[in-house]
Amino acid sequence: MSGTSAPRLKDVALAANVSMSAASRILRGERDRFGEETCQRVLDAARQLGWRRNLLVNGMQTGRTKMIGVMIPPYDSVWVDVLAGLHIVLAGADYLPMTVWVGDCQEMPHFEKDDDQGLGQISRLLDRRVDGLILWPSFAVAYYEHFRELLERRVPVVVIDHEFSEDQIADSIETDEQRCANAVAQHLLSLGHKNIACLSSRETAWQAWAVRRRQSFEQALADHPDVKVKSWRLNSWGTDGLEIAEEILTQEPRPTALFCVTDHEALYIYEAAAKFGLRIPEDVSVVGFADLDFAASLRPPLTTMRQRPKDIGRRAAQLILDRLDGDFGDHPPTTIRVGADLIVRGSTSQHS
Amino acid sequence: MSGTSAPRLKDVALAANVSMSAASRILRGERDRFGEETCQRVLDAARQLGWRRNLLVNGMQTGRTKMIGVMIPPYDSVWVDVLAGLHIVLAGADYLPMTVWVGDCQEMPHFEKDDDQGLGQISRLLDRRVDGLILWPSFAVAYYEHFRELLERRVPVVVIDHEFSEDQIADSIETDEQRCANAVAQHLLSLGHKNIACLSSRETAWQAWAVRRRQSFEQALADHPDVKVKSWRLNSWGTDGLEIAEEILTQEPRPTALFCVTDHEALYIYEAAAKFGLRIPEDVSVVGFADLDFAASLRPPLTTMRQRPKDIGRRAAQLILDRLDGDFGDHPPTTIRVGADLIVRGSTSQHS
DNA sequence: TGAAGGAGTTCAAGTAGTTGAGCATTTTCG
DNA sequence: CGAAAATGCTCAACTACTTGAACTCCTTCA
Repeated sequence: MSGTSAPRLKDVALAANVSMSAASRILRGERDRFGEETCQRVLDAARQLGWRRNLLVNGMQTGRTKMIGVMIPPYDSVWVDVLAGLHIVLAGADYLPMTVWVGDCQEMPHFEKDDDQGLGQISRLLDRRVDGLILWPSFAVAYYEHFRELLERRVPVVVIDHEFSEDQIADSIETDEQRCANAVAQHLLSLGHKNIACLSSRETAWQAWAVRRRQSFEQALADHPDVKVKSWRLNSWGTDGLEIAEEILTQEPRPTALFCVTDHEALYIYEAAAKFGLRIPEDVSVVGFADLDFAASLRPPLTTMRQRPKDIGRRAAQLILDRLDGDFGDHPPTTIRVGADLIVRGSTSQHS
Repeated sequence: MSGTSAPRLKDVALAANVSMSAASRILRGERDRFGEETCQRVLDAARQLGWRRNLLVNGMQTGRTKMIGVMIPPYDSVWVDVLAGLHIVLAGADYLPMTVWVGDCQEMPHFEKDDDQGLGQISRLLDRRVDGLILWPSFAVAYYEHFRELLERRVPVVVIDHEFSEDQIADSIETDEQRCANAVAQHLLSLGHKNIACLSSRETAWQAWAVRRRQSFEQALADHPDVKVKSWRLNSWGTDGLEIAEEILTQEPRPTALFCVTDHEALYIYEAAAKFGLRIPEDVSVVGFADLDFAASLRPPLTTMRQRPKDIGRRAAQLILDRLDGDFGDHPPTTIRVGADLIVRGSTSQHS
């Protein structure tokens, strides 16, 4: 506990009896310019003192900190996978993500008024001079101006699951809602269902994907005049899931199939069905979305769209790295839409 | 897209027609030393240019980067909460966590041989000069030496859910396994169960808590000679959950109650029970651990110990901050044990 | 013998600020 | 009226390194 702080290059140079510049050069690999014996001396001294390069200094000098800011909501297991994907690619390129959370992390409802907090978090990241930014924010318009400023300063921005209300100013990556909705619709149609319900989530600003998912689903069935679709959604606090599930299951006539915009909502249906003694899938087929960690373990196991969150993370990271490498130069903003896979399990069956 | 990089203090000073030192002092709040008009000029210039303080420089000069390294495994929803807890406290003190993951994030089995990778990740954090380190690692002995070096350099280390094999050299925070095991045991005893099984997880080095949890449970029942306890555990790849669950449920006589060291294992029991037509809790009571996001939604809802991951995160962060503030000075390493709450739901009942 | 060339190493000026000490003015007070 | 004190601001050194340019030897060759 003597309080010896981290060794400096100066110490190494002194120990090896060379100038700082020599030490610096040798430790950075510019070895052929120096005598073999000198190199050995410096390397040994560095090892013995436990010297480590200081990326802060590097960051200051080159303007590259090798850190990517990441802003996400504290949400379900999907986000863990997105982060994992990001991390793999970034770490592979010797970058590190700096993750901040929006929302007070305690109370989801607070999200709505967190525009300022979100900007505050971005500031924290920028103060640390991150090289790029990956965001899944509750996008107030205030953000856009920030984006522009960042892009002007050549700090690339990638947004996940966000639809730009004005013209697209940053790269974007999202689940291909249309293709997913089609897949679900196709599945249910092929099973002969004609009376279908859709249970959406809280459709708040920070859950804009819920809206898109529901609408895509409605649209996918719009061409089939013989199929009836009715949508429902949770209240803005997300507290009435069970009630709505019960309401859906007591409709006359009762829908024979149900699409839930996430597996979370499917849970309510399972619960309500159990309460009414309805059997899944015999009485009602249920399709979820996301394939959250519990989906396969439900009784019956839930048919659901498995997103590719790791893939989303990986590609978001790659998008940023490409921009940073300049491979991407000044290309206009791209949108990448990532597919998802329909995992058919026991919760859907032929309509008898 | 003009490529104007971030404005420097020099620019602000120039615009306000003062020296850099004046600008620096005014922007850092040392305002009373300067004329009101000068302050205004500097503040205006800074705002107009969009100047932001550069924490890299601050970090270099003061040796404090206001970043805390966090190393965690890519695991279940519990970790999201731990991170959230960490984040709340750290952000509140103007710190930011830098999170890295151990393991290749794809294949959990890889963990075992990741000692090197873990050290590599720590290096990444140290290269960025984090002020402190919070770890849930797969602790090879190699780490210990690293710790010592860090502590010597006054970089505080806090470990989560780790039992030191040598003497405790860093602060530690963990779930109070003994109290939890007692609570579960007490619950099952009070329901009249006398033949109890315990299903542990993969008991690998990086899941040392599983061992402690199982042992604590066995111990909690050791004083009751009329109660029979038998333990089982998954193989080291964690692939035989269902088989073992089936094995347990076909014992003669069949245990009337089952404690699973996490809710994940409870899922196997549910599945096996469904297969054999056994009813929960009438034929067998089941207790889980962790209260993962799906626990309440199972049929029947799972009785489980709800950990306080957010609390663990919060306290780990506070521990680090205390050390950094010197409030903690050179106190010897502490261990904080965090309790958990028994959530009694429908999966346990009186033994008839 | 002197110039050219190369190997090995160092100088000094950056990077973006911070900060203790000090220097002009102006004001206050004896 | 002159000295001390207060006000307002700047100098220069420091943080930990990097890097283009230059400098010192020593060898080689004309």
